[in-house]
Amino acid sequence: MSSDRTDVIGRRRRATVKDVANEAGVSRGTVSRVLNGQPYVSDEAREAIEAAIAKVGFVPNRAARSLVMQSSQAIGLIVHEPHSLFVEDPNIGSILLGANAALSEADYQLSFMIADTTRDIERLARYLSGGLIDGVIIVSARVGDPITRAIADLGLPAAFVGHPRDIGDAAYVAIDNRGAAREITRRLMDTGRSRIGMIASALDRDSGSDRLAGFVDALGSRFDPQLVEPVPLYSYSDGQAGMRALLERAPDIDGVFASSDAVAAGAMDVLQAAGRVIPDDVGIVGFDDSSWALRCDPPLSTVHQPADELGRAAAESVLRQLRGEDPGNGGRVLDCPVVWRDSA
Amino acid sequence: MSSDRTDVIGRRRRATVKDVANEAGVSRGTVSRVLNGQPYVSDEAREAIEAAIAKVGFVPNRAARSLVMQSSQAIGLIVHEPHSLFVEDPNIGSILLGANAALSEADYQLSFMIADTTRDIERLARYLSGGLIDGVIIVSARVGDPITRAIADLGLPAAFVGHPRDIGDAAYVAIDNRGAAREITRRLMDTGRSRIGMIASALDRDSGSDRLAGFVDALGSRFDPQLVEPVPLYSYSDGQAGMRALLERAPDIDGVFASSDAVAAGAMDVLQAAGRVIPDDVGIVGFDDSSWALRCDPPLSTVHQPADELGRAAAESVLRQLRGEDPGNGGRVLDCPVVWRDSA
DNA sequence: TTGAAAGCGCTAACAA
DNA sequence: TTGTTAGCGCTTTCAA
Repeated sequence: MSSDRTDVIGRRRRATVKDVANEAGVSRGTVSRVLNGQPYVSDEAREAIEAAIAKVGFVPNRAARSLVMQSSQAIGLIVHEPHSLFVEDPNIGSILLGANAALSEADYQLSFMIADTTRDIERLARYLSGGLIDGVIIVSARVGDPITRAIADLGLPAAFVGHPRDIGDAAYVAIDNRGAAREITRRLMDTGRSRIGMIASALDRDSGSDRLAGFVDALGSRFDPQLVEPVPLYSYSDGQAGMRALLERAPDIDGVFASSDAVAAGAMDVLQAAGRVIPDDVGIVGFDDSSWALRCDPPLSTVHQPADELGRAAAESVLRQLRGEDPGNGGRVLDCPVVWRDSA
Repeated sequence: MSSDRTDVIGRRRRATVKDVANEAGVSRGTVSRVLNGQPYVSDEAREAIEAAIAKVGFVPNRAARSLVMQSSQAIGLIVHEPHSLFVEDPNIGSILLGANAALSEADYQLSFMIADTTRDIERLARYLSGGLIDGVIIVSARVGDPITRAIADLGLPAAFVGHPRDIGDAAYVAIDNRGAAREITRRLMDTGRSRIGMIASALDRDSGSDRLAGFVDALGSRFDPQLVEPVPLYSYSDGQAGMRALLERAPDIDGVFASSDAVAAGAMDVLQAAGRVIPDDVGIVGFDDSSWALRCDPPLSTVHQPADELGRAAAESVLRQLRGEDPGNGGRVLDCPVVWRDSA
């Protein structure tokens, strides 16, 4: 029955509303009222309570609050991506920052979780079901992704960044990969290139297959399947490999659409090593407008992805769903302008 | 008093232990026992409960569990870094992955949080105090960082990645920036360079000032302050700027230690644009062994940072503290080998 | 304007 | 081996 707040081993126990109430000489209910900024608290009471809070160093226990409120003021951002890809992806950082900014403004905590292994996915699913997260933003989900299923089962407010085909009518924010690919390919044509190829990454993802579709759209009847080289990832080394294959198959190639800036950088290095000068002999364009683009020599023409806006918009969607202002379905497509530099 | 689990608007309420108990015809205590794998449960009871759990789709509420257990099985990884830097940092992703792997194995959830603005810091401090996080890993803290203070005040189990001078005897995992800088500088000397300069980033951080210290160590009496150019960040553009300044001040420079690979890449481009051939005219080395290093032409000699190991070791430290196996003080320094390629 | 009391979903001590 | 009960720290009726 000790009234000082130390535990068995003499460590200071954390203060609770009860301690504050005792200290201020009021009831817990009143303390709770000032904590939540509710009306009907006298000035004296409020002042006494505020002083008591400062004195005992009270910080509300969120688990307790979450339990009673059935909400946690935290939303998760899930990246489902095996190891290496996550580290290399030029967009994830910006998406994260954009989402964080929006949530921060609404006083929500962003909790970022990576699903790397199968075990991660299970633990994550349990975690999400646990009520410690009010909603989720899902980045880079694939078709058939177990995370997607888990979230649907839970009925958690969610927004996808990107648009895998099997998310039903869930909310999503995406860019128009197909349209942008079409546009940039067209400008490649307009500058007089006649043998235009593509290094096409990640055809198992919506982003990858959409970019290819846009490429095909633009070329129309001039499309030659011989000039597209599929590669697994949006990586520099896949860019090198893809370009080598293309060069061998079509030495007269004079334009290439690389499905990412990293791929373009790899392709460019191979091209230059083979003695081609860019953009004179061959024009090359990328996708992402990441730091790779400016590192290239000549700097890369590419498609700008508003990655931070994607994160922000997804966060806002979840927030609206939480407020009940949004049924949480339907998508939003963000503009992504082509930026012309010197590589084509 | 309705016994079906639907709320006022007909939405399905989440099942609780009580629902499971009713369904299985046992008490909540028994359900709790099987949930936590405790002994003294009959096979019949266990089977009935497992069936009931599956039937009603029960998932434990973690807020409730956290409340009573005073722990949440989640640990936070905090990155305190303004915007742009976070996105560009080549190590953070790997640190995150390493930490996640270690925590995942121990069935802990990693929750990653960025502190970007002052407001973020406040919200974060409140969040951490809330009992939803059992411990933290802090990445890229600076001296005098308010986050550091908040954590110390809270007495949360913590481990730092890196070693700001003011963390007292808190646990940390770091690399020997000074030793590695010394070593790589020495090899630059051994290959016969006589006018060796340094582009020194982030002197306000331990990593930056330690690298400079190592550089000075190695050069000894041959150190010439005229040949070090301080720049704010570990970035490509600061590498360019730094190199330009150095070149102007000392056109006869024949060796440069860039404090990161990105800096080295910028420096290399400036050097080559000025007609210097690498490594013949000037040798250059970097730090990080990031993707920049291989993209340079010639590929960059650099210091390999075991970033994922840093994350893993920090996570393990926090886990040990949580188990009471470790007082949570003292540091661990990881090896970071020099990797020699062709730039020096 | 305030206090008392019930209860969020769970675990753990105690009895049976 | 099991059920009962008392909380964990908070919010929120309901009365006063």
